[in-house]
Amino acid sequence: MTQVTVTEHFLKFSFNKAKIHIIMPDDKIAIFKQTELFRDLDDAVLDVLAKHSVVKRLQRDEILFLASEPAKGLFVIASGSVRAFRTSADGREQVIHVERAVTTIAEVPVFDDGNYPSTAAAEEPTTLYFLNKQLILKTAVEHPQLALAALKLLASRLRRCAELVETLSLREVGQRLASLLLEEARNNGTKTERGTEIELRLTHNQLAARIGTVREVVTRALIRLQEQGLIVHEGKEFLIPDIKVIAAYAEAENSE
Amino acid sequence: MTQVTVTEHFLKFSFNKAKIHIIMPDDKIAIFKQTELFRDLDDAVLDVLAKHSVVKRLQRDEILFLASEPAKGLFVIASGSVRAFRTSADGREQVIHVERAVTTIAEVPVFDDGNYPSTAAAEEPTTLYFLNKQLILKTAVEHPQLALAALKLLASRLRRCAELVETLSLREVGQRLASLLLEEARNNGTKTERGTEIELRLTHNQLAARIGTVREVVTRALIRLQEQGLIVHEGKEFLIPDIKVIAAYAEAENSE
DNA sequence: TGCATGATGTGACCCAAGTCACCGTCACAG
DNA sequence: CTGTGACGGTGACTTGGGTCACATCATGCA
Repeated sequence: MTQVTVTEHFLKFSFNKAKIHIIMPDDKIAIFKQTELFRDLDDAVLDVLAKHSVVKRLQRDEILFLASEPAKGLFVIASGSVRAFRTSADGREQVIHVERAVTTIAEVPVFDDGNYPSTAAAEEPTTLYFLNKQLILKTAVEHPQLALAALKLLASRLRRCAELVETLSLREVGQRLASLLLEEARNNGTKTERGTEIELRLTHNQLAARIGTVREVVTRALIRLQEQGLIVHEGKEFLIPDIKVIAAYAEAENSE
Repeated sequence: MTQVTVTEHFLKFSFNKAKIHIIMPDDKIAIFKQTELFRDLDDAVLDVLAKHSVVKRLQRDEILFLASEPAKGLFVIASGSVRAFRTSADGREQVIHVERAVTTIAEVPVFDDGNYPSTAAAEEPTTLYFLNKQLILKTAVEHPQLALAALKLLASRLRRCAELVETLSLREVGQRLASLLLEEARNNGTKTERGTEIELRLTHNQLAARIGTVREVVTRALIRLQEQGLIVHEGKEFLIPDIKVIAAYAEAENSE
């Protein structure tokens, strides 16, 4: 779907060209300008980045990189979305964060010069641009806007990660699920007179990987939330009658 | 103990002065130079930072700042140590990270301009220097070394936080405890012919707060590790016969 | 049309870990 | 030398949530 948008762009810029598989730098610049990391840079600088970037396309669930694999740079997510996660020895996944187009992923190894800290895979068909880490570092030194943007980005990632630690350690499954729905409602919810509506395009398995549990437990937790009147859901459609109530539940000491 | 060192410094620099309560900027510069964040800056720049910094002393368990309290800047830990943690409604703590002198804490709100992401408290008598965030930002723009050092620091913090998420979500208590001991052994262990020895100056309650459980469970987990021959401990003294074995245990799928 | 395949729902079972209650030890202050 | 509080150890009990085994129901594709 987002894929379609890219195709449109692509056509717009290239239907007169002989080699129609090349994505034009101008197009990339437009994409880069939408990222938190690069938006403050001049077009000239973006042009350099664009020229050095390499396209990569992934199908759903295709792996972008593996945890502890040597990292050569970061990726701009032009369309689609990517989840970063860790896997236990018995195959269970814990999602660390999910990034949706347009943004960047794998900034960490660029700056601390280590391996990839987690595994990343496409959640849907996804287009990415790879950028070499030396180039990013060089640009950051020459253009403090980039360094500051990166600092801000890493800081907010760290803040969210600390929140994840808190909910995993200190809250029960029902509350963690409520937190996720709440966040979704705040970001992508549409308000109606009946409450806030959201469409969760996630399977119970995906939900489980995000809140640190397994499928069956998610199913039951959803039923419990429904019974307690915190949510109403049929299929992927969720209605949250009162955001305040579910927020209180997510924070509460005792989840009755 | 570390406190004593500071007193020595203090005396060395000030016994000829009239106002003996003032910590000399030179002394601060020497401290700042030991932090990952500031070590690459020139003395002239450090001098400006030192002159604008404010001393703060804390007793054990005294609170430095509270989660979600407005943040005005970061702290240099000159001596002692500080734990950053989150608290659940029923009072349980989950430690996010612990920082020992000499380093910095609370960088996150400097760069993303938010509130403090977690509560921080002294683990022992601690001396800190407060630095205003505008000053840090200004310095970071003017001196890319600082921005790069901050990026590196945040990146490595994020990496460790992701690891914490993984162990909390994917590993059992025994493994989490083993991970902690392992890390301690790698950092502060002394190798002998019997294995690696460490001295853990933590109560079971503190251990529990770090690995996301409660005191009694820690006691029992330690006993189990002992029974399985992974560790030998009397009191605060731990002997790890074979680091490789405990590392394997910490990663394993099934903890038999 | 029919057969995989993946998602969801559900009952039965089990266990790691949290809770509660209580004890002994030790250090330190009064 | 005694009271008080922190710390560690332990048994008994409860429970959240993970595991297993099936059943149902779409969807899609052969």
